[in-house]
Amino acid sequence: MAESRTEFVPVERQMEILGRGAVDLVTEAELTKKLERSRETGKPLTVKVGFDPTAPDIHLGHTVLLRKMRQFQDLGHRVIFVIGDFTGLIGDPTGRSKTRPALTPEEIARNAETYKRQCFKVLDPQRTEIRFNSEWLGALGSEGFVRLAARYNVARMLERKDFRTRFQSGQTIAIHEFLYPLAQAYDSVALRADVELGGTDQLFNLNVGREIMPDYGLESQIVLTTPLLEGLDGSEKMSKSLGNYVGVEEEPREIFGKLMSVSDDLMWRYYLLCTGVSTEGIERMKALVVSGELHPKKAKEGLAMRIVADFHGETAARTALEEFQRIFQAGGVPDEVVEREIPVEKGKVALTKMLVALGLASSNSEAMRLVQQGGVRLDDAKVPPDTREIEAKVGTTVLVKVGKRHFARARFVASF
RNA sequence: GGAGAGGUUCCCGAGCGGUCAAAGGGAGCAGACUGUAAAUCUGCCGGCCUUGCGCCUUCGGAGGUUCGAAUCCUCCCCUCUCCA
Repeated sequence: MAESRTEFVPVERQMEILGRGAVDLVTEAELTKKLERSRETGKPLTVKVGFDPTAPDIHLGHTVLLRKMRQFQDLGHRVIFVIGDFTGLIGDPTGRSKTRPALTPEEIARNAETYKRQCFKVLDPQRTEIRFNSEWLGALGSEGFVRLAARYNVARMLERKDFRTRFQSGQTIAIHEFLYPLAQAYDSVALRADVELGGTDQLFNLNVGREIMPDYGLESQIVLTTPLLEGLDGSEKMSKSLGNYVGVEEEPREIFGKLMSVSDDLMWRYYLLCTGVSTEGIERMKALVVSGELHPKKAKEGLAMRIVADFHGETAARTALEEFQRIFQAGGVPDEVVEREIPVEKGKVALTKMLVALGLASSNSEAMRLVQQGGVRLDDAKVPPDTREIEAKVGTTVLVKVGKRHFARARFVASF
């Protein structure tokens, strides 16, 4: 993207790219002004984004924000990736389950490494600056914190929706929870941020930064938020704890398969937020699907391919597509199947025990149910519902399939 | 400090002395169908086995009452509401 240096991309075009998919932009006029100035002076904008050091498992939901960061990078701006090691030490106060054990410096360092590895699947490593906010927040001291706290007031804090609802319903709000947005705001002061990005749930915190900066003699930062991506189920937001996520480090075939399980409706949302396909391009595809010229499944495969390619490269994406087609359209077998040894007694093997041993069922009861429901196949032959044990010859193997997508190979060995 | 409400299986949420492994929904799994791990429909959804209407473990914790308790009593822990 040689031509996309700040000096060369017209402000109007930059606004168009940066505004795509954004939820809040405070304010559009100010961003335009900053972009114009940066273009005139040749000085890139400083874009700051904060990350909590406690959850280094990056999933597709996070990449919406990372992609936005990447867009700034591609336009020649300076992106600072702030790891909230200091704010992390305070601990995220929202969860009321017990105080979180403070992370050790080693853990933070390790998490930071994981972050780097995962984020650079989207970000440009050459143009990403990584900073830890303990650097300036630690130096602030208690006096500095008091001064910082004096910049804001309780009424303003209570404007934040979750604080307000908790306050009104009589739920506890610990004092230090108020420090969280302030500390984050101070990050912007310390880094002299021009723009801060975040998920739309961060809007309040980002705006605190905006309000505090003039008190420190700085121009207010621009606040730009990205939407929260819906998870695979299409209703809840994507999160690890809900299990409806696609991790960036997952196997290509897993990512591919998970994306294929997304509903046709949700597919367009993912196209918009997780790929570089233009809004017009998406609209065109939608129209083709409606008119019957493009099969929705093809469109979904395209989506899955793009995303796998982003994280694992083109080759992996093609392999994943081929494997998916082989398994689900032709009833084939994946390239790699786990193999375990199963002891044989008197020429026989208890079917339920084998399924558990192969990791295809979590208990004998579950294995029993699977058999009864006709969900088990041995070497592609359906197992009759009342089967208890199977004949097995030591030295042979059998391919066990449960449902459409769970495979394992049993290698029969003599029981000692 | 005072007065109330509540803690149920992965989640939400019924049950309020036996017929409760516990309604309903969600998630998950399987089957059918298909265009895919979409949608829809059906079934399953604590564990164990000698698969019986069997046994064991579950309804915040510990005791108790009872032939029998998720359901009643006592104490304790935790959450929430209102008053001060």
